[in-house]
Formats: sequence, C-alpha cells, structure tokens
Amino acid sequence: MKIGSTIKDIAKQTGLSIATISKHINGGNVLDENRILIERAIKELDYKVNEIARGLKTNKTMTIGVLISNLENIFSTSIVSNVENILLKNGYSTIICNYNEDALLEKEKIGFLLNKMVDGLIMLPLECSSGQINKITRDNIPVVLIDRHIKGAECDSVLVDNLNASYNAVEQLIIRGHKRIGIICGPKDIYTTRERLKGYIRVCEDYAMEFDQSLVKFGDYQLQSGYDLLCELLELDDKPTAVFVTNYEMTLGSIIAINERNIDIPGELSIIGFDNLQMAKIVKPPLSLVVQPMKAIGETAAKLILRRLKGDMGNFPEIYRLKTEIQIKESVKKIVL
Amino acid sequence: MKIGSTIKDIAKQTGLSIATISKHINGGNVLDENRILIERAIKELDYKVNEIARGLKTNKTMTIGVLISNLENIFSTSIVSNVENILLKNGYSTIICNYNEDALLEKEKIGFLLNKMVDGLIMLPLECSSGQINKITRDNIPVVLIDRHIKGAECDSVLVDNLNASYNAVEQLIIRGHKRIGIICGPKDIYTTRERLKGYIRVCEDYAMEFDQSLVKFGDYQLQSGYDLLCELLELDDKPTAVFVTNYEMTLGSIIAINERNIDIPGELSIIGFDNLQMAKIVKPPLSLVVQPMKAIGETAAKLILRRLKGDMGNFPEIYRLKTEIQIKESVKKIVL
DNA sequence: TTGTAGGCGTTATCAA
DNA sequence: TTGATAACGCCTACAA
Repeated sequence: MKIGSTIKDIAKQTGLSIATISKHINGGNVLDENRILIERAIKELDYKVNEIARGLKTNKTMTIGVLISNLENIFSTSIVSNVENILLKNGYSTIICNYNEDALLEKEKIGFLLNKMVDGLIMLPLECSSGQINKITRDNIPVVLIDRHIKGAECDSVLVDNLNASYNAVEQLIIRGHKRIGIICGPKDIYTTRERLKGYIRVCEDYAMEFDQSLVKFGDYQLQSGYDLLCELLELDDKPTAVFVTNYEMTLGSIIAINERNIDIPGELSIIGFDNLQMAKIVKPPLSLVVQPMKAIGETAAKLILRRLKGDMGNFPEIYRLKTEIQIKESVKKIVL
Repeated sequence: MKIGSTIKDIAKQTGLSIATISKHINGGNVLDENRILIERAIKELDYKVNEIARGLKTNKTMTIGVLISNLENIFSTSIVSNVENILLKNGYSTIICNYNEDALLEKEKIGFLLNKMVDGLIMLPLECSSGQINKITRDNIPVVLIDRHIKGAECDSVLVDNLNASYNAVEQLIIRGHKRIGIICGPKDIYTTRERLKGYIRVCEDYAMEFDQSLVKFGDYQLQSGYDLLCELLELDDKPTAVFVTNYEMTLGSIIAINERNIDIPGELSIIGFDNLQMAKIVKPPLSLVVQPMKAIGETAAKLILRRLKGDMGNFPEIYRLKTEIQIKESVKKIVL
C-alpha cells in the first residue's frame, strides 16, 4: 500500500534525477527553473521526506530520548512539556520514558532508548552510574542530566541550587523566631536530598541554632512518607514549631496528615512545602512554598542538548545551577515571645 | 564511527550468510548448531537490530504517536503514562505531542507525527475533523480517539460516560435537597461539555426541577474561567446552593475563588468537582469529586491500538464508554427545610 | 549543474 | 535449511 510519494516520484514527474532533487531538498543549488519544477511537484504529490530512510543514511534519527523518574507529578511533566516544545520546534521528536523511580527499569529504559537510536538523551537519573553515562557520551550521544547530579559523569547537567533553596526556606522560618524546625527529606543517598539537607544544616550553623537529629526525617519522596514523617514529627516530646517539606509529593502527604489531625496552621505548626503553585492556592491557609523553575529547567536542558547536537562542545561539561523562588504565605507565622 | 555491530558482523563471525541470520532473528528455522553459533555471536558482539533499517524495509517504525491537548494536567499525563507503559511492554515506543488546546497546533502535530511514520495514533482531539481522521485510517494507520468523540470519524474511541457521570453527580445534590444547582461547563462546542450538560439537564427533568439558564455557565476548561464563573454564580440574585464543576482546572479555579472570598463550604455552598483525587484530600473540607478512570482509559486505548496493529479489525469501529466514580465528601451538605 | 552508482542495515524472494 | 540478491528511500562522491 502506497503511503506517500518518494523522491523517485518527484523525479518521474519532473524528469530530473533523484540526485538533483535530493540535493535541492538538502539545500544544494539547482537551476531556478528546475527548482520551481521540483517545488511544484513536491506540493502536488504532497511529498514528505522519509525520515526513516534518511536516518539510515545519516545515522541520525532526529529523536531525543527523555527519561524521567515519574510521569505523574508536575515537576517531571512540566519539564518534559517544555523540553518537548523546544525540541519539536527544532525538528526533533522525543521519546519519553518513565522508570517509575525503579533503578532496574531505569537501566532497561536507557537501553531501550539507545536501541531506538536516539541522537541524544535527557535524563533525570536515579542510580545510573557515571560509567554507564560515560559510555553513552563516548559513543558521541550527548547526555544532559536533569535535577540530580552524578559524580564522575562527564556530561552536561541542569540542576537547581537546592542547597540555597533549602537554606533560604529555613532561614525564613528562623527569621520568624522558630527554633525547632523539622525537615522532611527524601532518600538519604539521592543528590537532591543531600543538598537540601546541607542547606538546612548550614543555615542552622549560621544562626547558631542547635542541631537536633530527631528533627531530621528521611523518606522516599512519596506521598505516604510525607504523611508518616509529619506524624512522627508531631509525636516528638519536644515538637517542632515549623517544618520544611522538601518535595511535592511529601508536601501533599503532610497536608493530608495535617488535615486529618486537624492541626491548626500556622497556629500550631508553620509549614513550607515544595513545588506546586496551584496547590499552594487551594490549600487553606495558603501554603508557603519553594518553587523550582521548571520551565527554565526544561528549556535549558533542551537548548543545551541542541547545542551539543550541532557539535558545539563549548564549555563541556556545563553545569547549570538554576535558582529557586520562595513564596511565604500564611502557612508560616511569626513566633512572638 | 562504529556505533554497534550489524548482521554482517554476525555473518562474518559465524561464517553464515546474512540471510540466515536475519531469518533466525525473525523467528525462522535454522539448524540447531547454527542457532547456537548465531546466538553466541550476538551476545559477544552485543548485536542489536537496527530499528531504523528494519523500519525502512518493513514500513513499520514500532512507534505510536500520542497526541494530547495538554501535558500539564493529571488527566492527560496519567493517561499518557499508562498508554506508554503498555505500549513499551509490547515493543512500541511513543512519541508524545502536546497541542496545548490549540486547533492549529493540533493539525500541525498530527502532520508531524504522520511524518515521523508512526504506526498508529492515539489522540485526544480538539477540532480535528472526521475527514482528517478518515484520511489517516484509510492509509491503514489505526487511530484511537480518547475522551472526545468526533462525529463521522471512522475509528475506535475510548470515551467516558460523561452523561451519566454528570447525571449522577447532580443527582447526589438533588437527593440532598438542593434546588438551585449551578453547573460550570467547558466550551460549548466540545463533546464532553455537551455530554456533561446533557446529564445535568436530564436529571433536572427526571426530578422535575425547573431549568434555569442562568445557572449554566460556559468556560474554557482553564483555571481562570473556573474562578470567574464561580464568582458569577455567587453574584446571582438567586444564588445556587450547590455547584458542579465539570473539569479539573476549573475546579481548581473555583476553589481558589471560594478561598479568596471565604465562602463557607458546605455551609454556604455545596460543591462537586472533577478528576483529581489528591486534590480532594488536601482541600478543606474534603472535596466531593467525579473521578474518571484514567488508568483504564489509557490501558484500553493502548490495548485497542495494539489489537488493530496486529490486524485484528473485529468490531471496528469500537466505542468504549467507561464509567466514572463519584465520591461524596464533606463539601456537600444536606439541605434541611 | 546534473546524473550515475554505490551503500546505509534490514527483510524477503527464490534458487540451490 | 541456506544463501545470493534485490529491494526499501535516501544521501553523496564522483563523473559527465
């Protein structure tokens, strides 16, 4: 079954050779009269380049693999959406894969994408080793890491300044007189967790606050652990007066716990959450938040990989460290002595 | 630069011909001793089929286009995530496109996907004409429509029983004694809007309630219009005692309006929203919701297109009409006379 | 400027 | 069962 016309058809229609037509399609010079002939034929036959055939020849698929940890949260999808947008405008399509925070799946899907011969890879890594990544870049497939840094990986990264994001958030609490501030972190061994915790520790030091290990809780960045850990914090003998939750899902979980227990915010507890502006508005009282620049992350990653695909290896490996914003709303109160 | 081994390399290593090896790869019969030889060589050389070359030959890309209206809401991403999951398991990858509720972009991206030679198309349509779709299916590319029906389009559809979803939601309000019930709809000309409105009208008829046009508001399924329309409803001389908001974004907008104006839910106003379970839990009081079976939608669409891709045209065109669930929580109160 | 011809990695046909 | 060989649609020297 005929699914579209080929260069051959154009050749027949115009009486020119395939080579001439191919040359024109790829920006070469042909006689004006032939150019007109070709262009008309292309219109009439509705000719479209067969990217598959071209890919076979050029060893390019014009496809970028995008691998993320989770397709069902705003952070990822917003990034994906922006990446996709920019790449599409530049003629690239994207294959989006999701490894569901599962290290095994992560490895598998990297293989899947490579097998699909993607020209480049944008990924939000989990446990992926630097060795694995370096093998890919050595095959001349540019890799851009998002959100999480991998030590020893020779590739570009687009990160967020997690340390200062955390520092600034906790600082806002300290400024308002809070002395016992809980923090709900992600998994201990993940880059963002470490950075966000560092920020917490550093600001505590800077303000000469005592560091109480019992106020630091480690979860798994999932809703349920936000719920559980907030409850744990509330059950401490010496309860915190404020808490900083370091990702979106756990913030959700925390709020659910708070609602269920009818905790008065900010009367009993001040809270600063993470990442979702819309959520901040529908929660009562309005939630204070650390907002990550998701649009910028996506755009930066996309533009970066486009540069690499063009062969521009300037400043390699480049590490962007984008700034977050903090919005203090009514969920944080000032402690009056 | 060599990026992987080819059948040729296997041929050299084993001393067999390319044809034999290809046959084995594609499930043909070869002598046991040769099979072993081939398999070992494949392992040793880490041979992977070049899908591009195969695609050129077979006219298949093992890629499905997924076109949706918006990548930044749970409804779409959840569907995409499930679709992707199932297709991937069956060896297909997906190219996900997003037309941002823009009819022009919609058309463009359909073209883009077709140009990428997708083997099939799963789409959540906007204004796409039946003619356009029929042209695609006539080229033997199966199309599965999601969420919105298109009249005259000869293709499978996976819909939601919007009419009864709406009927049941409003019925819950009527049962609880509400007489004046507002409804915030989407754009007038969209399938889901019409169906959801039909449900509202039908249940009003069934319960012999007077139909008041001023209680019916049309928006654009975006957050802002939810906000605006809820305000409009509240400004009516004869205010509704309950309101049904017919999609997720507008539900968000409505809640923001309610919070800003400090409307007492459900004291002053009962509300039933749409689609996001998590949201229902973090809102205070817990929000009543119509919940769409997003997982089932994605799975059904994916399985359906897989069937079609296998050439099974049984029951074509098939229309699934999945059922919604309704969860009544504290945001709805009983009117006591 | 144009056309001829070879090749990209695979599959498929048809003899052997 | 195996292996030459001709496609698939395109690109690219190189020759005309």
